Amino acid sequence: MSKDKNRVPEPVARRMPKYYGFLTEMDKNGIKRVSSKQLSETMGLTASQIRQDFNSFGGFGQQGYGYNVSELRQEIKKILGLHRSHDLVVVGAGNLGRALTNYSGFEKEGFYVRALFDVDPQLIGAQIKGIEILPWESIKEYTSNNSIDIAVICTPKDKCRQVATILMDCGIRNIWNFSPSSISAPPGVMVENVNLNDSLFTLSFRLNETAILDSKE
Amino acid sequence: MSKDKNRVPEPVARRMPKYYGFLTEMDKNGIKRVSSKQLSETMGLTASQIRQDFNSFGGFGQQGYGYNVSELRQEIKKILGLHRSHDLVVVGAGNLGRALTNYSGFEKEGFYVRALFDVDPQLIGAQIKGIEILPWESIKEYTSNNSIDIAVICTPKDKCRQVATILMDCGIRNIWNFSPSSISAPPGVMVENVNLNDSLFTLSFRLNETAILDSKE
DNA sequence: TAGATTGTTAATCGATTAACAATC
DNA sequence: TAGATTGTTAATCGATTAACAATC
Repeated sequence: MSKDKNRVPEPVARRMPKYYGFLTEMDKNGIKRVSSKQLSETMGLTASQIRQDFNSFGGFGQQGYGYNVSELRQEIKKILGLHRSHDLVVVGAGNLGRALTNYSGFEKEGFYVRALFDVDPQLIGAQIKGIEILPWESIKEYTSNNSIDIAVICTPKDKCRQVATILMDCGIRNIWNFSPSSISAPPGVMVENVNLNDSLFTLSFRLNETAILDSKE
Repeated sequence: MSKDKNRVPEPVARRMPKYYGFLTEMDKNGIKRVSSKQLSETMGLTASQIRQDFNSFGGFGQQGYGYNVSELRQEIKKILGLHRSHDLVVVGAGNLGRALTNYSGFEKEGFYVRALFDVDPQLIGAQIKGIEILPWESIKEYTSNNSIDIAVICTPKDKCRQVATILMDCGIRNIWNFSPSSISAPPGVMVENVNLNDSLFTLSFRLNETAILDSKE
């Protein structure tokens, strides 16, 4: 089992997808080379930080030249694990679960929703983009017959923990959690939380903070 | 205009909604008092950090006692600006825009979607939960007749920047951006980005990292 | 070669943690 | 009062930034 001290720091991990996005854009626009200085200007980071980040994975650049956009993009693509495809299941076929399944952006990077699960008998048997909604009771059977990399939790808040426990019991090691309830993950299980409530409330906090600060001046 | 140095640090701002969530839960369960030590155990933070966080807004506790759950919750609710209601518009009535509009969780905290906007003539005139989808061309007119606090961007990637510019032009100061493209905000405009691609890729990165680290041992 | 820009070490900054006096 | 726990200052830790030798 991997130790925590070997892990890349969280801030670096969060910037890697950003680099990938910008490099993909540049590559698409036919840009061949880029310096950390140039990248820093488009991305709003410091050149120093960018070089530090890249160097925690190895030297991808060349002194006096900079970085080859296409090469660097390929390296980061591999670092992010996007060189291989991933199989997903979505648990909870409500509004959000269906919206995520319908979104084509993930497929473009090799993330495929293979099935949805729900407890509502009305939904079972229906299809989203040709992907079937299966009864939640059959999750164990399904995962023992199909190799699944990531489970996406789109259930109501109160079902989240219980669902997570069952998923881990089914051998799922990676969870993308959209329920506004955090999951305590045992070692070896990775949880990425997307808490939309928290996100909206942070915006509201800043909005409110500005109003207070401004009124004080 | 408020200065940046007066702003609460980002990590603190991100933890406030978490506190609110846990305190709401405790309050609902009838818990009357809580110490920073107890909170630290349920939330997975240090007691010291919790006290520091609360104290950046003023002393809400009492020596020897701890914090009154309901009182503290009310204080944080105010800090987050949740004591007043917010009016929202959703731009882009696709899967995600409709899913967010349908989600009832935001209304519970006083965030109301007042209208959706889209360019697709097929969608215009339809309703989501009784909320009308209006033509994007009418955004300027709409915002001059209706006071809107937050705009939610749910358009495709390539439309995001252009939409953001128009929204700011309409006087919108707060943007909740779900498009996988970051928005450069001029001073005075607040942007909260929810980049689902980045989130999924970070999970994929950790998943891949674990595999690599484990294979090395 | 001269200029540019990396990779990397050292300095700085900011956030977290520890410690403890104040006080309920 | 004695025990508990805050509010707050000081110490530590980690991440960012600056600097510069290496080298393309």
